[in-house]
Amino acid sequence: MAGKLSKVNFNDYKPLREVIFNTLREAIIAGELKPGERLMEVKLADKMGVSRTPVREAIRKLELEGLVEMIPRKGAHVAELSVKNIMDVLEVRASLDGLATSLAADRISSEGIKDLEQVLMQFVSYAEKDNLQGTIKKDVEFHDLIYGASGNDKLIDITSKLREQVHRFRVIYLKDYSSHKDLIEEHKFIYLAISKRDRELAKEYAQKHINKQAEIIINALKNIK
Amino acid sequence: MAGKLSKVNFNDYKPLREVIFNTLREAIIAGELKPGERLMEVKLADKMGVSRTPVREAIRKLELEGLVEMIPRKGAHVAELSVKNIMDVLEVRASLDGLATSLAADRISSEGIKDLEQVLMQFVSYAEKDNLQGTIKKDVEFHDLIYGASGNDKLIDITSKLREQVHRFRVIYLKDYSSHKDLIEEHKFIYLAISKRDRELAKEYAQKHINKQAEIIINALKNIK
DNA sequence: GATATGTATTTTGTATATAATATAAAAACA
DNA sequence: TGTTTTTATATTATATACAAAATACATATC
Repeated sequence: MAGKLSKVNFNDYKPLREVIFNTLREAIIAGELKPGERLMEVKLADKMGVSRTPVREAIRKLELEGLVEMIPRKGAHVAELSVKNIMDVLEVRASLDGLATSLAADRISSEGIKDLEQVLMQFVSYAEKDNLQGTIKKDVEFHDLIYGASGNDKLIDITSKLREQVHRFRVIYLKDYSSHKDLIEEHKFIYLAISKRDRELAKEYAQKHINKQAEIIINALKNIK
Repeated sequence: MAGKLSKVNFNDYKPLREVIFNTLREAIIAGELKPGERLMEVKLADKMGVSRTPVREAIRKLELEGLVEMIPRKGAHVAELSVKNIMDVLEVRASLDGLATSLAADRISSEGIKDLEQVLMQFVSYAEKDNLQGTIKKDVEFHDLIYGASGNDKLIDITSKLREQVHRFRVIYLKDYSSHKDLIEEHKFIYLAISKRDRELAKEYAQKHINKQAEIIINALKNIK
């Protein structure tokens, strides 16, 4: 058999609505589509070279995700981002990150701890080199490992959506993803608490970590005004 | 001006997709559409006398809600309900109900407390008369008041979806919404903690309330087997 | 000039048509 | 008989078409 032809990977198939959903989602999170901006079906469909149908379906999904708001018969627009809004999200996130981290302390495997340590080290390394993209990536990985170790699928689902919204806010309003010095310390503490399997401590550190973010955002907003 | 004409309420207008979404959602929660049951677009569309389009959109929304699972190009089916699944939900709910209740203790108005007391009394009254429908209704109202008093819109949104899923599980597997005697006591304790504005106590009682439900479900499942 | 009123245009809502894929049944073959 | 291949059917995915409503703009009226 000819070795040139690689097997078609059917798992690569993504419905158009998924592709468009992700495209729009990333555009919104990256701030390319700004809060309040109208999303018109034909326009988007033309721009992306597809029909209205998959665009409509993608917009519906974005609505449920909280990134888009719809008014019947009027249309869809990118969801506004108020400070109240993001504070609400962070309030919930503090609670759920606390839960996830304490569950992780209970349930993580020893390999899991090793993985976590490694990602932490990479995170520290990037942060010290002021490699922003790398730092963000490892930050996300670090928390994903913790969520995953919680063993609670519902929790994983909800927290990842919440994080997305915080990320969007930061990108739009804070611009610089200020790699606060304390961030490294906070991650280390969380890691240590988990590796010691200290549930309560893990929860405490995780919640402080989120509350700190809320503070940073509040301060950053004060400086803007 | 003639007094005969009442103002047309434009808010009454609901797109078909909304109507169908709610219809299907209620059918799933009520257990009329059983876990694993296939949802075929033409069939549903015919049965409801509409075209496939709004049905598709409704199904997409249900997927995001976690009530339906979709496999691309194969179709949609009512989401399965595993015990692990519902335990995950309850684990998250315990945390978020704790948060909501402690926030409510902080932020509720004095009128809010009065409303809560009244609903509690109605709840107790229905429960003592073994009026199941009334009890459930007041149960939901009681918790809605607390969520509302938390002042956190994100929290309200997430908790109501979680409650829906628990409710669905109960309807399908437990049949009788066993109005456990302790339930009345638990509600009273929660109310008292809130009215005393005791944040920590409120959180504790709220979490215990949910954990109790988890226990009840586990025990009920044991008896079935 | 301000306020209606009518008309054209845009945009969403819903229905239908066509294409691609999956499933099930029938036929061919070993 | 059991297994593969073919064919038919059912079903989803996407595109298009048409209807209904919202918006914008022009025109008329006072």
